[in-house]
Amino acid sequence: MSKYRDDQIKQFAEIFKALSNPNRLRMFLHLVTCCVPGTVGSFDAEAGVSACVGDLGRDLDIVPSTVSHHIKELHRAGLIRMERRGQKIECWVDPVILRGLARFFEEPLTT
Amino acid sequence: MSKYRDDQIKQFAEIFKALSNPNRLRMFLHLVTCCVPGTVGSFDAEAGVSACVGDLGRDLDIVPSTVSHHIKELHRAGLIRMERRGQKIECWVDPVILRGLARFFEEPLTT
DNA sequence: TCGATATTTCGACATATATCGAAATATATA
DNA sequence: TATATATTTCGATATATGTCGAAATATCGA
Repeated sequence: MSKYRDDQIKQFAEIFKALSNPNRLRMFLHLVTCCVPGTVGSFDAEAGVSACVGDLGRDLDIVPSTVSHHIKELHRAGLIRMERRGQKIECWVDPVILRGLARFFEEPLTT
Repeated sequence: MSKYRDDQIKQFAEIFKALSNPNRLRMFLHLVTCCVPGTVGSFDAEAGVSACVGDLGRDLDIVPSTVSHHIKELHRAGLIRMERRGQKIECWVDPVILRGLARFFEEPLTT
Protein backbone atom coordinates (compact mmCIF):
# COMPACT_ATOMS: atom_id res chain seq x y z
CA MET A 1 0.00 0.00 0.00
CA SER A 2 1.03 3.56 -0.62
CA LYS A 3 2.57 5.97 1.85
CA TYR A 4 0.40 8.74 0.42
CA ARG A 5 -3.04 9.73 1.66
CA ASP A 6 -5.95 9.80 -0.74
CA ASP A 7 -6.00 13.59 -0.98
CA GLN A 8 -2.26 13.65 -1.64
CA ILE A 9 -2.67 11.19 -4.47
CA LYS A 10 -5.37 13.38 -5.97
CA GLN A 11 -3.11 16.39 -5.68
CA PHE A 12 -0.24 14.63 -7.41
CA ALA A 13 -2.66 13.50 -10.12
CA GLU A 14 -3.65 17.15 -10.64
CA ILE A 15 -0.01 18.13 -10.94
CA PHE A 16 0.65 15.44 -13.53
CA LYS A 17 -2.45 16.46 -15.44
CA ALA A 18 -1.12 20.00 -15.59
CA LEU A 19 2.13 18.67 -17.07
CA SER A 20 0.42 16.28 -19.48
CA ASN A 21 -0.05 18.82 -22.26
CA PRO A 22 3.11 19.37 -24.36
CA ASN A 23 2.63 23.12 -24.61
CA ARG A 24 2.03 23.43 -20.90
CA LEU A 25 5.06 21.25 -20.18
CA ARG A 26 7.16 23.53 -22.40
CA MET A 27 6.01 26.57 -20.44
CA PHE A 28 6.82 24.84 -17.18
CA LEU A 29 10.28 23.87 -18.43
CA HIS A 30 10.87 27.42 -19.60
CA LEU A 31 10.14 28.62 -16.08
CA VAL A 32 12.09 25.80 -14.47
CA THR A 33 15.24 26.63 -16.42
CA CYS A 34 15.14 30.33 -15.67
CA CYS A 35 12.89 31.09 -12.75
CA VAL A 36 13.30 28.90 -9.70
CA PRO A 37 14.03 31.33 -6.86
CA GLY A 38 17.02 30.43 -4.73
CA THR A 39 18.52 27.98 -7.20
CA VAL A 40 19.01 28.96 -10.83
CA GLY A 41 19.64 32.66 -10.32
CA SER A 42 18.56 34.34 -7.15
CA PHE A 43 15.05 35.64 -6.76
CA ASP A 44 14.68 39.27 -5.87
CA ALA A 45 11.24 40.70 -5.24
CA GLU A 46 12.38 43.84 -7.07
CA ALA A 47 14.39 42.48 -9.98
CA GLY A 48 12.39 39.28 -10.22
CA VAL A 49 13.67 36.17 -11.92
CA SER A 50 10.51 35.35 -13.75
CA ALA A 51 8.75 35.39 -17.09
CA CYS A 52 5.53 37.08 -18.06
CA VAL A 53 2.62 35.45 -19.84
CA GLY A 54 3.72 36.90 -23.17
CA ASP A 55 7.23 35.44 -22.78
CA LEU A 56 5.80 31.99 -22.14
CA GLY A 57 3.62 32.06 -25.24
CA ARG A 58 6.43 33.08 -27.57
CA ASP A 59 7.72 30.30 -29.89
CA LEU A 60 4.70 28.21 -28.96
CA ASP A 61 2.36 29.06 -31.81
CA ILE A 62 -0.75 29.46 -29.72
CA VAL A 63 -2.84 32.57 -29.16
CA PRO A 64 -2.67 34.59 -25.92
CA SER A 65 -6.02 33.37 -24.61
CA THR A 66 -4.77 29.80 -24.82
CA VAL A 67 -1.52 30.73 -23.09
CA SER A 68 -3.56 32.34 -20.35
CA HIS A 69 -5.63 29.20 -19.97
CA HIS A 70 -2.54 27.01 -19.69
CA ILE A 71 -0.92 29.26 -17.13
CA LYS A 72 -4.04 29.16 -15.06
CA GLU A 73 -3.88 25.36 -15.08
CA LEU A 74 -0.24 25.36 -13.95
CA HIS A 75 -1.19 27.77 -11.20
CA ARG A 76 -4.22 25.78 -10.10
CA ALA A 77 -2.03 22.70 -9.79
CA GLY A 78 0.24 24.70 -7.48
CA LEU A 79 3.24 24.47 -9.79
CA ILE A 80 3.78 28.18 -10.32
CA ARG A 81 3.30 31.49 -8.55
CA MET A 82 2.05 34.64 -10.24
CA GLU A 83 2.17 38.32 -9.41
CA ARG A 84 1.16 41.40 -11.34
CA ARG A 85 3.94 43.85 -12.03
CA GLY A 86 2.64 46.78 -14.05
CA GLN A 87 0.99 45.65 -17.25
CA LYS A 88 2.59 42.26 -17.07
CA ILE A 89 1.98 39.27 -14.86
CA GLU A 90 5.15 37.57 -13.75
CA CYS A 91 5.39 33.82 -13.19
CA TRP A 92 7.92 31.62 -11.47
CA VAL A 93 8.18 28.04 -10.30
CA ASP A 94 7.45 27.18 -6.70
CA PRO A 95 10.67 25.48 -5.55
CA VAL A 96 8.90 23.62 -2.75
CA ILE A 97 6.69 21.72 -5.13
CA LEU A 98 9.63 20.97 -7.39
CA ARG A 99 11.44 19.39 -4.45
CA GLY A 100 8.32 17.38 -3.61
CA LEU A 101 8.14 16.01 -7.13
CA ALA A 102 11.81 15.02 -7.13
CA ARG A 103 11.24 13.10 -3.92
CA PHE A 104 8.12 11.45 -5.30
CA PHE A 105 10.23 9.58 -7.85
CA GLU A 106 13.47 9.37 -5.87
CA GLU A 107 12.25 7.71 -2.74
CA PRO A 108 11.19 4.34 -4.11
CA LEU A 109 14.74 4.01 -5.44
CA THR A 110 16.44 4.75 -2.15
CA THR A 111 14.33 3.07 0.53
CA MET B 1 15.20 27.35 -23.67
CA SER B 2 14.89 23.75 -22.58
CA LYS B 3 17.56 21.09 -22.61
CA TYR B 4 15.00 18.61 -23.89
CA ARG B 5 14.29 17.84 -27.54
CA ASP B 6 10.75 18.15 -28.86
CA ASP B 7 10.20 14.40 -28.98
CA GLN B 8 11.49 14.04 -25.42
CA ILE B 9 9.05 16.68 -24.23
CA LYS B 10 6.22 14.81 -25.93
CA GLN B 11 7.33 11.59 -24.27
CA PHE B 12 7.40 13.17 -20.83
CA ALA B 13 3.96 14.64 -21.50
CA GLU B 14 2.71 11.12 -22.28
CA ILE B 15 4.17 9.85 -19.04
CA PHE B 16 2.49 12.60 -17.03
CA LYS B 17 -0.77 11.96 -18.82
CA ALA B 18 -0.56 8.32 -17.76
CA LEU B 19 -0.11 9.45 -14.14
CA SER B 20 -2.82 12.10 -14.29
CA ASN B 21 -5.69 9.77 -13.41
CA PRO B 22 -5.99 9.04 -9.67
CA ASN B 23 -6.78 5.36 -10.15
CA ARG B 24 -3.91 4.91 -12.55
CA LEU B 25 -1.58 6.77 -10.19
CA ARG B 26 -2.66 4.44 -7.37
CA MET B 27 -1.81 1.41 -9.50
CA PHE B 28 1.56 2.90 -10.34
CA LEU B 29 2.29 3.62 -6.68
CA HIS B 30 1.26 0.10 -5.76
CA LEU B 31 3.82 -1.22 -8.22
CA VAL B 32 6.43 1.31 -7.20
CA THR B 33 6.25 0.33 -3.54
CA CYS B 34 6.52 -3.39 -4.19
CA CYS B 35 7.85 -4.11 -7.63
CA VAL B 36 10.88 -2.13 -8.71
CA PRO B 37 13.50 -4.75 -9.60
CA GLY B 38 16.91 -4.19 -8.04
CA THR B 39 15.65 -1.83 -5.34
CA VAL B 40 12.66 -2.75 -3.21
CA GLY B 41 13.23 -6.49 -3.06
CA SER B 42 15.31 -8.17 -5.73
CA PHE B 43 13.79 -9.11 -9.03
CA ASP B 44 14.05 -12.71 -10.09
CA ALA B 45 12.73 -13.79 -13.48
CA GLU B 46 11.46 -16.94 -11.79
CA ALA B 47 10.08 -15.67 -8.49
CA GLY B 48 9.15 -12.29 -9.87
CA VAL B 49 8.56 -9.25 -7.71
CA SER B 50 5.44 -8.06 -9.43
CA ALA B 51 1.68 -7.77 -9.27
CA CYS B 52 -0.93 -9.10 -11.64
CA VAL B 53 -3.78 -7.15 -13.17
CA GLY B 54 -6.22 -8.50 -10.62
CA ASP B 55 -4.02 -7.37 -7.70
CA LEU B 56 -3.88 -3.85 -9.09
CA GLY B 57 -7.63 -3.55 -9.45
CA ARG B 58 -8.35 -4.70 -5.90
CA ASP B 59 -9.45 -1.92 -3.48
CA LEU B 60 -9.96 0.37 -6.45
CA ASP B 61 -13.67 -0.13 -7.09
CA ILE B 62 -13.43 -0.36 -10.85
CA VAL B 63 -14.27 -3.30 -13.10
CA PRO B 64 -11.57 -5.50 -14.66
CA SER B 65 -11.97 -4.06 -18.14
CA THR B 66 -11.22 -0.60 -16.79
CA VAL B 67 -8.20 -1.91 -14.89
CA SER B 68 -6.97 -3.48 -18.10
CA HIS B 69 -7.41 -0.20 -19.93
CA HIS B 70 -5.43 1.71 -17.29
CA ILE B 71 -2.62 -0.81 -17.28
CA LYS B 72 -2.37 -0.54 -21.03
CA GLU B 73 -1.98 3.23 -20.66
CA LEU B 74 0.81 2.84 -18.09
CA HIS B 75 2.51 0.37 -20.41
CA ARG B 76 2.13 2.57 -23.48
CA ALA B 77 3.76 5.42 -21.60
CA GLY B 78 6.69 3.12 -20.88
CA LEU B 79 6.19 3.20 -17.12
CA ILE B 80 5.68 -0.51 -16.57
CA ARG B 81 6.68 -3.85 -18.05
CA MET B 82 4.31 -6.78 -18.44
CA GLU B 83 4.74 -10.51 -18.94
CA ARG B 84 2.31 -13.37 -18.98
CA ARG B 85 2.88 -16.03 -16.34
CA GLY B 86 0.24 -18.71 -16.58
CA GLN B 87 -3.24 -17.28 -16.34
CA LYS B 88 -1.98 -14.05 -14.90
CA ILE B 89 -0.13 -11.14 -16.40
CA GLU B 90 2.55 -9.80 -14.13
CA CYS B 91 3.51 -6.11 -14.05
CA TRP B 92 6.45 -4.27 -12.59
CA VAL B 93 7.90 -0.76 -12.78
CA ASP B 94 10.72 -0.02 -15.18
CA PRO B 95 13.48 1.31 -12.88
CA VAL B 96 15.18 3.17 -15.73
CA ILE B 97 12.18 5.40 -16.35
CA LEU B 98 11.78 6.00 -12.62
CA ARG B 99 15.35 7.24 -12.47
CA GLY B 100 14.69 9.48 -15.49
CA LEU B 101 11.69 11.04 -13.79
CA ALA B 102 13.61 11.70 -10.58
CA ARG B 103 16.27 13.50 -12.59
CA PHE B 104 13.67 15.48 -14.49
CA PHE B 105 12.67 17.28 -11.30
CA GLU B 106 16.02 17.11 -9.48
CA GLU B 107 18.26 18.70 -12.03
CA PRO B 108 16.86 22.22 -12.09
CA LEU B 109 17.52 22.31 -8.34
CA THR B 110 21.15 21.24 -8.56
CA THR B 111 22.58 22.96 -11.66
C1' DT C 1 -12.85 -31.64 -23.22
C1' DC C 2 -15.33 -28.84 -19.83
C1' DG C 3 -15.56 -25.40 -16.36
C1' DA C 4 -13.24 -21.93 -13.69
C1' DT C 5 -10.23 -18.00 -13.48
C1' DA C 6 -7.77 -14.02 -15.59
C1' DT C 7 -7.60 -10.69 -18.91
C1' DT C 8 -8.75 -8.15 -23.20
C1' DT C 9 -11.66 -6.25 -26.79
C1' DC C 10 -15.54 -3.72 -28.26
C1' DG C 11 -19.20 -0.43 -28.29
C1' DA C 12 -21.51 3.07 -25.82
C1' DC C 13 -21.92 7.29 -23.27
C1' DA C 14 -21.07 11.15 -20.34
C1' DT C 15 -17.62 14.31 -19.20
C1' DA C 16 -13.28 16.86 -19.79
C1' DT C 17 -9.83 19.29 -22.60
C1' DA C 18 -7.28 22.19 -26.14
C1' DT C 19 -7.82 25.54 -28.97
C1' DC C 20 -9.67 29.54 -31.31
C1' DG C 21 -11.62 34.31 -31.95
C1' DA C 22 -14.14 38.20 -30.15
C1' DA C 23 -14.91 41.08 -26.52
C1' DA C 24 -13.77 42.78 -21.91
C1' DT C 25 -10.51 44.45 -18.37
C1' DA C 26 -6.19 46.41 -16.47
C1' DT C 27 -2.22 49.28 -16.80
C1' DA C 28 1.00 52.59 -18.73
C1' DT C 29 1.98 56.56 -21.46
C1' DA C 30 1.42 60.41 -24.67
C1' DT D 1 -8.50 61.38 -21.74
C1' DA D 2 -7.30 58.55 -25.72
C1' DT D 3 -4.35 54.94 -27.33
C1' DA D 4 -1.35 51.02 -27.04
C1' DT D 5 0.03 46.86 -24.66
C1' DA D 6 -0.86 42.78 -21.72
C1' DT D 7 -3.93 39.63 -20.13
C1' DT D 8 -8.43 37.42 -19.08
C1' DT D 9 -13.15 35.97 -19.91
C1' DC D 10 -16.57 33.88 -22.67
C1' DG D 11 -18.69 30.94 -26.00
C1' DA D 12 -18.01 27.53 -29.47
C1' DT D 13 -16.22 23.26 -31.31
C1' DA D 14 -13.68 19.22 -32.20
C1' DT D 15 -11.35 15.68 -29.92
C1' DA D 16 -9.89 12.75 -26.00
C1' DT D 17 -10.82 10.20 -21.76
C1' DG D 18 -12.86 7.21 -17.94
C1' DT D 19 -15.92 4.08 -17.12
C1' DC D 20 -19.21 0.41 -17.76
C1' DG D 21 -21.17 -4.11 -19.38
C1' DA D 22 -21.19 -7.86 -22.65
C1' DA D 23 -18.71 -10.82 -25.27
C1' DA D 24 -14.31 -12.86 -26.68
C1' DT D 25 -9.78 -14.99 -25.70
C1' DA D 26 -6.18 -17.41 -22.97
C1' DT D 27 -4.70 -20.62 -19.55
C1' DC D 28 -5.13 -24.00 -15.99
C1' DG D 29 -6.91 -28.12 -13.69
C1' DA D 30 -10.32 -31.92 -13.14
